Order: sequence, then structure tokens, then C-alpha cells
Amino acid sequence: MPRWKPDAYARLVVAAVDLFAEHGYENTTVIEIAERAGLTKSTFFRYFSDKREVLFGGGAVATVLAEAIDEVAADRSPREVIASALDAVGSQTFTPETREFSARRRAVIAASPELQEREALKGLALTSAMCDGLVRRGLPELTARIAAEFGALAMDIAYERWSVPTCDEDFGLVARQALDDVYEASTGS
Amino acid sequence: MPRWKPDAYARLVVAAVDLFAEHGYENTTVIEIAERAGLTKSTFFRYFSDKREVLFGGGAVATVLAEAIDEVAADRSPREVIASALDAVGSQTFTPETREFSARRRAVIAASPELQEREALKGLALTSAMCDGLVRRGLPELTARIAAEFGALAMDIAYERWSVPTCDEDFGLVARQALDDVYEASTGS
Amino acid sequence: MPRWKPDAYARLVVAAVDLFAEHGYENTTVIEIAERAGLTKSTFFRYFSDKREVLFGGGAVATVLAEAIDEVAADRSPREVIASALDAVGSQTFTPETREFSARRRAVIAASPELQEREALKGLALTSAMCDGLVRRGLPELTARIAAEFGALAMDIAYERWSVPTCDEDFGLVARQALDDVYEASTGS
Amino acid sequence: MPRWKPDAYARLVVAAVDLFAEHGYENTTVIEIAERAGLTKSTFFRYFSDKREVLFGGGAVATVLAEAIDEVAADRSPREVIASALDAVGSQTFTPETREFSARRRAVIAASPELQEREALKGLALTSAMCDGLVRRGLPELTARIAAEFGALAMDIAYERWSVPTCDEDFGLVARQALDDVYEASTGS
DNA sequence: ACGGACGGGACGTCCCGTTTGT
DNA sequence: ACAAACGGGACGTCCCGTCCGT
Repeated sequence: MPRWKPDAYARLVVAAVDLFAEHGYENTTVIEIAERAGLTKSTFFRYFSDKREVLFGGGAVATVLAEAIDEVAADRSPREVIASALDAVGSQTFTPETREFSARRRAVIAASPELQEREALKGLALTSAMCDGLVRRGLPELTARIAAEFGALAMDIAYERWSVPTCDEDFGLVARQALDDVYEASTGS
Repeated sequence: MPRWKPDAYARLVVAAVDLFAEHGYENTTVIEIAERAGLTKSTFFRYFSDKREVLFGGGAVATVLAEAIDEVAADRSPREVIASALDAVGSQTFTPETREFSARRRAVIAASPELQEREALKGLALTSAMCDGLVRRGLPELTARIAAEFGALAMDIAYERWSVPTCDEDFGLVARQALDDVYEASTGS
Repeated sequence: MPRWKPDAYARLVVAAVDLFAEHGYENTTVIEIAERAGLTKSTFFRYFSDKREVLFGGGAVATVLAEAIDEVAADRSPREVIASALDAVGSQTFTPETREFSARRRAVIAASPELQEREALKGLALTSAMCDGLVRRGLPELTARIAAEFGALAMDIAYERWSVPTCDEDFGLVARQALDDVYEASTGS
Repeated sequence: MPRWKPDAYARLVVAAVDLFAEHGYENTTVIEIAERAGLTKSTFFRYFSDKREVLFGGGAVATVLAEAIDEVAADRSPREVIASALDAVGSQTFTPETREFSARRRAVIAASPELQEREALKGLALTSAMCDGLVRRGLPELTARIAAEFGALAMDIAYERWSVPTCDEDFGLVARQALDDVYEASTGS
């Protein structure tokens, strides 16, 4: 995600979530989204490769994860690396002001299998991003893979917990807690 | 030997549920359903007004309810009328041999908001059928309405309980139990 | 080509040639063609795989050639076979009432390189159809190939000669004359 | 081309003709032209009002004609004025080093009706430029018009003759010869 | 002056649902 | 009654040409 999203991008996303929530994903056309954003279909497809993609911000989270992992001190454990990466997501992507939007986005995705499928694919990309980052740090493939899977699971849980209106904590804290839960559960089994 | 197999309706329904379960509702075309049933798209639309309708059997349940209500002795309470109507559904529509199919149908609907919407509409139709039947018996509008709502609720619950493979009771029994639960809950509140 | 061209097909072709002649190929949209034919874009694309194809009737000529070749008596020379095939084209495809249309079609194609390219491809298909037909008769590959090339050349020449308004002979006669010219030129060299 | 044109201009023209010759006019995009010239699409459109215009050098020839006509001594006949103007075109625009380019440009235009249309318009502009120049010299409208038409015709013929690789004469000479031919033909009729 | 964002619109695909013809 | 033809409309792609901000 570029530091400065063009305004059009955000307008399109907001318009899309609004309309999806109102009329459902299937009953909303790209043209309607674009028009509500004061733009045209052309511009929509310049920003998003297809209609679903408007809800799955262009791999931005994967980039944040990768960069955050590369910046962690070399002597840290995989778990600490992942925790830092989740912190970065909390400070750069899932900021408090996006919480409400995230809740609505979650609801829209939950209502559409087509979107859930895309969400699952995006989840795999996040796991890969974390795994690759850990491999770049010299970790064995398998160790990296498991840590990444734990991180992805924690992120899922945290996203679910964090994106409810009553939650008032930063995503980073919620995610660290979720990561702890995951690790605890893994040892307890 | 008839020129066409008589089972076109059933073959279409089975083919549809199979394909919906395999590839999802959105990713299944009417042509695919018809071909798996050995028919053509046109025939599909002769039997079903649209693609969704293949899962919502032509209002048969509403008819069963209405007729059953009309046959109950006049001195029975609304609750007993409804219970009898549910029995009729169990003996005429949700028979044991349709249980497995119902389970798959439920799963398909649960996976698609578009189908859930239709299901909700069908639920309203069932409520209306019961309410109208009770009104025909001379019940006050409001009484009929509430009894019908309770009946619809019980039917929902029963359908959910009954359409799991481990359940081996008749729908009628399950529905009566659910109706009891509903009434009990209503008094307890 | 079905024996009974649907009316829509012919209407689309006529509308297309009219509009191409009036406004040029590039400046004519598929929707305009369809509307002038009293149809819609959908129907257009059901008949023609793309916009250009409206001028290149679905391989009909190739089929006519192939079938005609298969029906010629076995003891005929390649040249006589080809001549008979050209006769068939004259009686089934390039009939007198299509002459005027052919002239306009030629003019439209001559005005657009994009269309000329497609015409060239269709020409290759015709050569192949004749060559394959001759091979089916047991001719050696090379012999068949050369006879087919001569036939295609004759057909080109004949089409050019025949599709001028002042020509009042059947295509078959014109084509036979052209074939004679080609063979004469080939021996004279 | 006048030397004061920025280099970008010439690079764009060369890139365009190359690509048009390789892939055809229709199959070449402005972006491809700009990229081959090391520029962007925006720059292309700053120099050329549209894609076709890249082959029709900005009316430079009309300007050359007009200026040349104005510089001819007042006592010269229309025919001599036109001849001098054609000389100017030969020394300022159609110089020997542009001969090869002109040949390729001609081939490209010959392959596209869309370009031929533009070429025809440009031809009219040249006729107008010459006619206006002659009128400024005090000639009657009709006389000017006819002399200009002869000049334009001679220029067309000369361009065709000159832009073949085997021609090694200056455009001016070729054009004067063509003008003579035109006048001779006009008297002979 | 320059690039990138934007508008506009055609093309071709897909698929649901309706109508027509036999 | 049945199949095929037809209508309608969304999606996604492509590319020309414009315009604004710097």
C-alpha cells in the first residue's frame, strides 16, 4: 500500500462496502460503485483487477508484514518476529479509525461465499509473506512455515476480535494476545 | 414406454443440489443442471421459475399445511392444530427418505445469501399459510398470527434438528418437540 | 450452414454490409448492426464469433467444396473435380441474386486491412478444404495441394470477375473459365 | 522536418512508422509508439492531436507552400509560382534523406482507409494553401483554384514517383516534370 | 512542460430468463 | 410440450484522447 492512497481508491472502497451492505454483493454493479464514488467503471478497474478485489486491498497487508519482518533484530525468535509484524499491521493498516470499516467489511464477506473464497486466497498470501520473511532471516523452511501458520491464525482471530465496535484496544495488542492464545493452545494439545 | 422419463422434476432437483454442493451455487449454471439431468435449459425453466426455485419446491409445504389445518376437528386449540399440521408435513414432505437430501439442501442454502433470502420469503409464505388456515377456523387475526409464528419457528428449529444424519426420528415428532420448546420458552419469558 | 438460414442471420449480414459501406468498418459498432437488423448484440455474437466474421459466412463455402468433391465420380481428374466443386459453389453459394451483395462485400473488405487479413485466412481454409477432399480421393499430397492451389486461385479470379454488375454469367461458368486460364498459364510458363 | 522540432517529435514519427509497418496501424497502440520513442503517451498527444496525425506532419508542407508562393516575383505566371512552391517543398520537406521514410509512410497509409481519409484531407489543405497564396497575388479565384489543383495533382504524382527507392532525383525536379505532364495532359484534352 | 489520473466507449463473454415456433 | 432463438445486462479488457496538478 503506497503511503498516500489516491483519494479515488478510498472513495471506491467506501462506496463498495456501503452498497454491498445495502443491497448485497451480487446485486451491486461495478458501475454503481463507481458512480457513488464519483468515478467511472474504467477507474474502478484501474484500481482493482476485479469486483471482489475492492474488498481486499491489493496485498497491502502482505507488504507490511514482509517489511516489518525484515526490520526485526536478528536475534529475535520467530514468535517475536511474528508478534512485531502483527504490531506493524496494527499501526499501519488496522488502525483504530479503520475499525468500523473493518466490521462492515467482515459482515459483507461473511454474507458471500464468493468473497470468502477470495478471502481464503488472501490468507494464503499472508502466510506466504510471513513464511518468506522468516526464511530470509535464515530459519529452516519448516520452522518458518509453522511460525507463519501460527501468525496467520492469530491474525484471523485478532481480526475477528478487534473488528467489533465494543473493542477499544489497538489491533497490535489484540493480535499479540491472540498469538499467545495460539501458542498456548498448541502447547496444551 | 413414455418418450420422456417421468422424473424430470426430481432429476433436476437432485442434479442441482449435487452441483451446488460441488461447485457452489454461483458457479453452477442452469445448463449444467439440465445436462446432468439429461434435459435442456428450457425444461428446467418450465418446472422452475428461476434458478433458485429448484431448491424451494413449488410451495408444496404451504399447501400441505393449509390442507392439514382444514382437516383438524373444530374443537382443537390453535396449538394442537399447528401440531397436526406439522405432523402432516412430516408424513407428506419431510419423509425419512428425504432427510439426507434436506441436509445437503440446507448446507447449500447456508452457503449463499441469495438463497437465504429466498428461504426467508418461503418462511413468510408458510407463516401466512398457517395463519390463513387458522383464520378460516374462526380464530381472531391476532391469535392466528401468533400461533402461526410459533408454528413457523418450531418448523425452522425442527428442520434444523431433523436434517442432521444422526437424527433418526420422524419429522413430526421432532416438530412437536420443537413446538413444545417454543411454547415453553414463550411462557418462561 | 443449415439449409434454412435463420432470417436473423441474413438480416445481420445485410445490415452489416450496409453500415460498413456507409460509415466504414471501424466506425460501425456491433450494436448498430444488431439494431438495424432489429436484433441485439447478444444475437449478433451468437451467430458470429466476432465483428469481422459477419462478412465471412461461417465456413459455408468450405463445406460446399468438400461435399461437392466427395460426390464426383472416382475416375475424374483433379482438374475436373475442382471444376465440379466450383460449379457447386456457383449453384449453392454465389448465386445470381447474391451477386450485388458480393460486390458490396468486396468493396467493404477492400477498404479495410483488418478484413483483408481475415479474407486471406478464409482463403487458406478453402485451399485446405479442396486439398483434403482430393487427398480423400487417394491423390498424392503434392498433387492434391497443387490442384487445390489452382482451384483457389481460379476462385479468387472468378469472384473478382463475377462480382461486377456488368457480368451476367453464372459463377460456375466464370469459375471454369478462370480455371482454364490458370491451367493454361501454368503450362505456358 | 524543420530542424527546430524537438528530437522527441522525430523519434515519435520514426517509432510510429516502424510499428505501423510491423504490426499494422490498427494493431499499434499509442503507448507502444511512445515507449519505443522513450516517451510517454502524454507526450505523444502533446505533439500530435491524435494517432493518425503522427503521419501527417502538422501542416508543415502547407506552410512551406504558402511562404514559397509569397516570395515569388510578382510577374510570374501561376504555373511558375506553383513550380517554385514545389521546389521549396523539395528543398525543405521532401529532402533526399527523407525519401526512404516517405516510402514506408506511403505503404502504411496505403494499407489503411482511415489513414487514406486523413491523407485526402491533408491534400485538400495543400490545395487551399496554394490557392490562397495565388489569390493573395491578385489572381482571380477560378484561375487560382485551377492552378492550385494542378499543383496538388502534380505533387501527388511526384510524391509517388519520388518515394520509390530507385528514384535518385530531387523532389523538386520530379515535381516540375510532373507539373509539365499535368499541363500537357490538360492541353491535350 | 510533463506525467499520471480520468472519462468514454467498443468489444467479446457469460448466463439468466422469455418468447416463438413447431 | 418441447427446443431453439432471442433479449437483457453485468463483467472485464482495451485503448484513444483529455485534463489537471506540479
